[in-house]
Amino acid sequence: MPPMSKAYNPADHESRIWQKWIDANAFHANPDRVLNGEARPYCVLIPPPNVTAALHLGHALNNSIQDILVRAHRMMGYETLWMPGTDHAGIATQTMVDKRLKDQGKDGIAEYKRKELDGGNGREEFIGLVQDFKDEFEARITHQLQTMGCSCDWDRQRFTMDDICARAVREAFFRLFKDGLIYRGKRLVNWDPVTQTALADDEVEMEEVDGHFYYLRYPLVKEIEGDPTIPVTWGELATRGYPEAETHPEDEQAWVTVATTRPETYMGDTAVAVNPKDPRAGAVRGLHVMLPIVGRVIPIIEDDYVVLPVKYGGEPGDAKAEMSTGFLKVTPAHDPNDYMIGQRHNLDTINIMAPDASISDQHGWDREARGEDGHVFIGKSREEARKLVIQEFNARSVAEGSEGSLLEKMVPHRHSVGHSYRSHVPVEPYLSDQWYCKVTDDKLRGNAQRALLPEQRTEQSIKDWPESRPKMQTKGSTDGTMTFYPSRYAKTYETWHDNLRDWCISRQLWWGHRIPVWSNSHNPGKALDDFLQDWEDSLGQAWEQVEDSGKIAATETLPEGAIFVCVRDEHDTAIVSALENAGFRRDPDVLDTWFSSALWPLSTMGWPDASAAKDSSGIEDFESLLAAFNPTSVLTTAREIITLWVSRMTMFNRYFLGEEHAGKAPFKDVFIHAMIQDGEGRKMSKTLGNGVDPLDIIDSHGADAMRFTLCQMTTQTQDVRMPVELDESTGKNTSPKFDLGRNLCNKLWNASKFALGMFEKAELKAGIPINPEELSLIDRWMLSRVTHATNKVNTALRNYMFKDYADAIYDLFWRDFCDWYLESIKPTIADSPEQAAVLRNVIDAILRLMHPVMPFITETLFERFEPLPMREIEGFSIEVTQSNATLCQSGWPTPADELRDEVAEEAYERVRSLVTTIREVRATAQVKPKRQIVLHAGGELAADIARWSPLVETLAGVEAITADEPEGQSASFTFEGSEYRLSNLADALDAGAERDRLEKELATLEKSIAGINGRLSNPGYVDKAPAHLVEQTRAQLAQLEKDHAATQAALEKLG
RNA sequence: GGGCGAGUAGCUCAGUUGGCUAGAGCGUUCGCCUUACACGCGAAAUGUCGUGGGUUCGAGUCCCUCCUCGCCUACCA
Repeated sequence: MPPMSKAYNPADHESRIWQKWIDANAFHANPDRVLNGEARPYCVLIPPPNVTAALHLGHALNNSIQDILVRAHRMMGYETLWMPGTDHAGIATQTMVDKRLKDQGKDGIAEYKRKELDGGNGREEFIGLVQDFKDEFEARITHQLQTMGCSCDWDRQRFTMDDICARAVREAFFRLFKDGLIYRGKRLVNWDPVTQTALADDEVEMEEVDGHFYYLRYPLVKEIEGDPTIPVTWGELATRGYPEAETHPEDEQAWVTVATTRPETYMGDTAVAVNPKDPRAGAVRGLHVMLPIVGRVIPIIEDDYVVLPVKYGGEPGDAKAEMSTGFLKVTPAHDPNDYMIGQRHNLDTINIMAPDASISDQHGWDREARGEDGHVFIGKSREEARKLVIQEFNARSVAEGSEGSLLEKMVPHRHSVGHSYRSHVPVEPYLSDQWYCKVTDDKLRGNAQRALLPEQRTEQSIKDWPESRPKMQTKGSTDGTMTFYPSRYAKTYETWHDNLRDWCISRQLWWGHRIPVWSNSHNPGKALDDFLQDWEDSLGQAWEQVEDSGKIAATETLPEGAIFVCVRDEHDTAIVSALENAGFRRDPDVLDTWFSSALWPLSTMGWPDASAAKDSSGIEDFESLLAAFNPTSVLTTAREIITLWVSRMTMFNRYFLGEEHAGKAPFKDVFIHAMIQDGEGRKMSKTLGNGVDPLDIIDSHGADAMRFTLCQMTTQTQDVRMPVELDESTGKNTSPKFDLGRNLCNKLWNASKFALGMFEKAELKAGIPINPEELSLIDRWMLSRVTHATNKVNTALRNYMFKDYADAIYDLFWRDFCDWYLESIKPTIADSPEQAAVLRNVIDAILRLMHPVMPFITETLFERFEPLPMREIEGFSIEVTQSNATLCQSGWPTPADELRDEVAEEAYERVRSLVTTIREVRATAQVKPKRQIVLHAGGELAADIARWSPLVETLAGVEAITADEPEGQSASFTFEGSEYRLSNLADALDAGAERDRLEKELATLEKSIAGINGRLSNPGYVDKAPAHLVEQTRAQLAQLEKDHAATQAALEKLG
């Protein structure tokens, strides 16, 4: 092997080591070993990254964490599967490709939509482009993960739209459809007018927006002799008992004022509502209002949904009561609450917008509803229409000649508005037909709730969703097995389900899993029976027969008599062509991306047809995967995914794997990691330019350094901050935090180099096992520290405490091993084969403990150490789990508890304390580092020091230890309550500095003594505190007083 | 409005069930190229633990009040 470089240079090793792992097939999981009982399973599913962009630092953190868990368990002997893959990310990817085309000066998807409308295959062509885009980014993401060292089972990599995943989607859709858990509904959806698709509730982001309350006046009218437009005057209102009507001119037309933030929807109003308890309600009962400009007359209705204004009994402090007028404009087609009012009162629903949210008379707002003057708004965008409505209202008054404008006032108002998480424009509540998944059904939502560990559930939730079959009674129950880390996220999960609404799963996109439903709804002229007859004729089989065979399922829910047919098998061309021959058409929409993501634990494992998955992938053991690895061990993900993804995977896994009872949750644990923010606590984002690219960090610091730093930052809080700096030399963002990891790697490299150098002097030999009790103090101490650290590491990993893991190995390696052990053994190791054996064993254990987080450097070093003979130390041996050819397949340290040596730790603690004290004296007395000094120690210490002397001499720069009194000048220090002296510190000592040092020490001691005295003189403490604590305090006081006396004596001697 | 998290050294963060003089890394100061490492070694300085109360012999830790920041969630009258 070539000599080791002076500093660790990651780029020299990382790609070679990666290739070594791949060649060794080290990351391949063998499910049959699990099924045969040879090994316990450990499985992690990667949260599939979107193929829309390269991975960012958050991904780096998430995947580092997963790799740490996976590598540790692989070394521990678990059969370990980390399943990689990517997500097709419907809207996001389609938008990216559209944008790319436009950036190239083309028309984007619009061009392909035209082609499709003209009978061409625009849809297919566009999907081809998206496919290319996906291939590009999938390759990039894969490369990034591999560069980071992620030990995924790369042969099994999946994509949410590949054949195997597609089969799962098809089957899942079919079963839910057949079971009545997927249905078609016409209702207001969250509509993204830019991408022109429906969105699920959780794809809508609330953003604060500066808007206004607009107060609009609607003139009151009534019907006389068939003319519904006769003005109602204030005088008439006064007669009817309308409060304060008399404050207006008697003969002028009266109005009601509505408050709105969205005046542009007023053309779609179909009523004005008032609370029946409102004192004005009776006066306006039976009256109508006439919508200005469009001239349409709409009724005034009464509904107690309307909030009373404070003036008329509304709750002061309630924002709505404060702002409202008591009259509510009702626009059922453009507001969810109004839609419900509309349903209650049988109101018309007038949609005034095109799918791009421009005002249109082609989608429900016809000429009749529009009136003569409404045309001015047509074609305007939402924003333009708002301005125009306000302008028009402002320019007019209720009736010609009356005072004041139709726009009574405008009040600035900041409120949050739903925006598309993809296009970032406000979503439009839009009436349309969509497919819904009935997640509120107990079989889905209820079982998701019941999946939680009972200790993490709230009482209310257990009451609302009791365990279907309490474990005590039924063995088969799989409730209560999923645990969140940190536990507080269980609450987020529960609350999400509490407020759940049915999930809109159709998207008006091209990139995605196309909905496998054919219908005749586009052809209402043809009778249903004729459709069915044609279909039977074409297929040559009776409908009932095919349905009973499970190949199709159908619903007939709509009043129009349309029938929706779901075809189970994508390859069932006979059925499909029969449907199409009969005049059925396939639904043009695709499924929400999360529908396929929700199936990830199933689809990646070959569900529903593992033998088909085997055939299409060529992976022989596909059929064993599901049984071996579902449920998986842990899902590692970010906060915002709890709702979007965790819940849905849980619902689907339990539903589809259920038989008599609900199936198992897809994972035992869910770990939610912190979110990385920049130094100012902001999200990292492209627009802010504060993002850090993991590959840049790997270039500058190495993959291990990045991984260690991220691991070390991963505390149990919800955010962590990473100060971002621009590296002037490269023009790239970086962070000084990563120096921590780089420095650690370099230290590890050099300590290893040093150890290897020692092994050239001290011969390593195999031999009979060493009894640790016969080892020297420092060796026993080091073995004890390794044992201690191993326990800490195991506990930390078990509880997903990644910072604790990082700190444990850092302290073990740097503080214990480098600072003390290596320094201590320098003078003795050359002559002690036993000590050399200990060093060999200890460094081996350290490399293993560090490997999960720093795989490249530890594997590189392992290559150098592995060939060296390793003499066994009793209780310290490591069982190889797969092969010693690579560290990552080798074993994990399992030191016996007996190696925890309290006596050695205590004794060495005294050595360290003495050494530190002497170093302090040296530093304050400005002793040159190379100068060897003399320690004068008699009495009790002398005996101990005799045993420790090589340690003290080496570590404290002492050339001799003597019981004699110093002859010339000397400095004094106190140790364990006695005074000792150091001499030969310098050619001439500075007595003043010596006095200062002693006086300062005296002051510190006095302060401590005063504090402890105070505590002991408090009778409450002595009486009530535990006896051992009081005893401890007394001992401490005694020690301090001895120290004080000794220091005092030294000071007096100084004269 | 509801929920959650954070506020500890100049910066980034630890601090498990209350109990030795509140810790680490970075940064700062001083001294060192001590035969692995200057990406290093030795030493030092730096804290009213957000505010104000309470419980307790004892509070960074438990309870209450308030302030600041962040996230999630519900509100587009």
